Amino acid sequence: MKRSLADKIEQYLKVLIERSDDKQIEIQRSELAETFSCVPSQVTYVISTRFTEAEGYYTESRRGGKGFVRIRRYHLENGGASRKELVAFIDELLQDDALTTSQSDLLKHLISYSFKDIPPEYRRRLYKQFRKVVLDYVNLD
Amino acid sequence: MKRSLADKIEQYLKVLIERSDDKQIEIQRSELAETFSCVPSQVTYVISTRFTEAEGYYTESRRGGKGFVRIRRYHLENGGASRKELVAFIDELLQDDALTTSQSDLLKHLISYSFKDIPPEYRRRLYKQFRKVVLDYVNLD
DNA sequence: CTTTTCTTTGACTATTGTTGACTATCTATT
DNA sequence: AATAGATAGTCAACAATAGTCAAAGAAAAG
Repeated sequence: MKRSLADKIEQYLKVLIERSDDKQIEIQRSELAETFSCVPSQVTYVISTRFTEAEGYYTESRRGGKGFVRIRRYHLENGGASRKELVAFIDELLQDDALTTSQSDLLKHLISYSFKDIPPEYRRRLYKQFRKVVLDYVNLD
Repeated sequence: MKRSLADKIEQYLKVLIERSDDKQIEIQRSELAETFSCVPSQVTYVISTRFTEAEGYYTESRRGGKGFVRIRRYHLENGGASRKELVAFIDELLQDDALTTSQSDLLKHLISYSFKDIPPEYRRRLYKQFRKVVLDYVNLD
């Protein structure tokens, strides 16, 4: 299998991301270009073609002295993440006395009104994440 | 993560502010410049780019003998677009007995861990929205 | 072989950070 | 009140990054 330079850079970055604690890395564009003996814009090319949101990554950057490019991987989840399910889950926790009424009320309020102007795919992710974080919270003791 | 001098000064000041009783500090520009071995105008640069009103800070200063720069953190009416500010806001509500400890703990947990995988522009929106929704919730009675 | 798509490169642009010379304002002293 | 000294602010030049875009080259598809 013949791999292009772009492929190699992509691989390199993905390994770094997977090995990181928080699935996130920060690189310096010109430094990476140096490592692969290519022009800096090649790095930009790789990042913009292979680390797109559709592929489960998002990036941030800063120019100027000590500038950087940060790449973060998130998990694309397709499992049932809806408001309804999340509310039902919270009710379960309430039944189990894992949450108080005042907590579950607040939670439901948040769930119902906080995600209004967030695009659906992110909203699903938030429902999912909320579930995970709440569960994590009640298991803290 | 490599941090620029400006980043370090910003961090330093923010720690001082958060540790202060009244979320407010007074510094001497040239003294701080001395601490970081840089020119005084670097301090001005940091303050004007990272302690803006948009970011939730007010600054005042006085020239001449015993001059100073005062930086004060406040809470944005429709801002609060950062985790830190939102957590501070929750703490305020706790102080005012608008929220119970169990509620604020849960909230802070949610705020800290739920938005990790959301792109920054939506994350900011979520922080703002969260603030609004929590405020709305405590005003329900 | 031709066309299309992907890769590589480099010139130019945009943004952020650092420095220093010059200016403005305040306090203390005369 | 005038003046000197001590601060802080402004601004423009320069440095250090990253981004854009289009052209040229390479690889894949037809």
